[in-house]
Amino acid sequence: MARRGETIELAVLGLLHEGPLHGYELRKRLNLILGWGRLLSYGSLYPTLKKMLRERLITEVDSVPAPVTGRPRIVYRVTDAGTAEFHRLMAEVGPNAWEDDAFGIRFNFFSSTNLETRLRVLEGRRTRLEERLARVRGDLEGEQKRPVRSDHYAIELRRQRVEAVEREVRWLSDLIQAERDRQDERGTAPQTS
Amino acid sequence: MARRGETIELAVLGLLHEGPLHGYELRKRLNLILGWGRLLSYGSLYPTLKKMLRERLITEVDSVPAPVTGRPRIVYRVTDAGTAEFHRLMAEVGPNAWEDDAFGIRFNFFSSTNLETRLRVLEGRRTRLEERLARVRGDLEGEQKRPVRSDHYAIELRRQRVEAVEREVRWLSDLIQAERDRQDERGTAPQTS
DNA sequence: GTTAGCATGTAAGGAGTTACATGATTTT
DNA sequence: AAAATCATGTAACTCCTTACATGCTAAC
Repeated sequence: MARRGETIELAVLGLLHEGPLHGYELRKRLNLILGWGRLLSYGSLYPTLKKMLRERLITEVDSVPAPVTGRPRIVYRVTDAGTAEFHRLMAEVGPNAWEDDAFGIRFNFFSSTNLETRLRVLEGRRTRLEERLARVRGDLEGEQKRPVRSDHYAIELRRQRVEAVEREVRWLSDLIQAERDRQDERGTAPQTS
Repeated sequence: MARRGETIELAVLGLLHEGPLHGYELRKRLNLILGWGRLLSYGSLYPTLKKMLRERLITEVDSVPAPVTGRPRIVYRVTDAGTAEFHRLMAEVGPNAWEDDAFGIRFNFFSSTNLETRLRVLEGRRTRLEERLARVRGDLEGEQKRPVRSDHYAIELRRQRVEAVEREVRWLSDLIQAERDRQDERGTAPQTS
C-alpha cells in the first residue's frame, strides 16, 4: 500500500482537479508545488501521464490543434475514477504521507478536502517532526556521556536544523488551532470545495 | 563529472577522516549528518563501502575480533588516496554541491577544510538560495497578471517556504561575515584542522 | 521469553535523472 | 544570428529502498 510514485500522481490529479492542462504546463505547476531543489524532468512526467492514461485516471481532452510549436499539445483532464483516487490519496494515512514532498502536495490541495482530513494530515506531520526532535535530543544526551569530539561546525549545523524543525512545529500548531476554531464555529460544515 | 553517489562517499570519507569505524557505526553517524527524513539503509551503505574498497579509497583495519555479536565487525580507515579524494570533493564546485544533502555534508566537515573553501561553499549555497527566491518572486508577479485562482492554502505554503529560505540566507550571511572577520585577523592562517 | 540492538550482507525493484531526438517561434 | 521557450517523447542508467538471510547478546 502507498507506493512511492503516488506522490507525483497525487499532484497531477490535484492540478487537473482544478482544470484541464497539457504536460508542459503541468510540469511548470508541479515544480512550483514541489519547489525548492526538486525540478521534475520530462523523462519522469510523460511516462507517468501515459501510465495514468492506461489506468483511466485521466483522459485526453479533444486536442486543441497547436498554438505555438509545430507539434500538437495534448490536454488532459481527470476522469471520475481519477477524482475518486484523488480524494482517496488525500485522506490516506500511509507512512509515506508525512514526508516533505508528500506533505507539501497534500497541503497545497487542502482547499479540495474536508476539515477532518486536514486535521489528520497536519497532526500527523507534527507528530512526525516531534519524533525526529526527540531522536536528535536522545543522540545529544548519548554524546554527552562519552564526548565524541565536539566539532564547532557540526554542532552549529544541528542547532540550525533543530531550530528549523521547531519552527515548523509551531507553524503547524497554529494551523491546527485555526482549523479547530473553524470546527467549533460550525458543528457540521459543507467543506468540500 | 561529480556523480551523484559522491555525496555519500564524501560523508564516509569525512567520518573516517576523524578515525576508523565499522559499517554499523558509520550508518548511525551518517544518519545524524543527513538527518531529517533520510535514513540510509544497509542495502545502500555496504555496497558503497565495497566499492570504495575496490577503488582503494579505504582499507580494512586489522579486524577487532568480535565484541558483541557472533560475526566480526569490519573496521575501515581512509587511505592516502581517500584523504586526497576527500579534500578534492570538499573543495569541488560542481553544480550538485549546493543541494541540501551535499551542502549539509560539506558544512559538517568544515573543520577539516581551509577558510577559502568554507567561504566558497557558503557563498555558493547562498547564491543558489537567492536564485530560488528570485524565481519564486518572478512566478508570483506572473500570477498577478492573470489571477490563477488564489488558493489560501497554496499561498500559505509558499509563504512559509519563502520565509524558511530567507531565514537560511540570513544564517549563511552571518556565517560568511564571521569567516571574513577571521580572515582579516590573520593574513595567512594555518586552518587545516 | 520476547523485543531491541548489534552486525553484515545480497537480490529485486522503484522512482527518478541525463542524454538524446525533433522542430517551430519568440525574444535578445 | 543566437538563445530561450514552447512541446513531446524514449532509452539507458543511477541511486537508493525493501525484503530477505543469518545469528548473537542484553534488556524488559
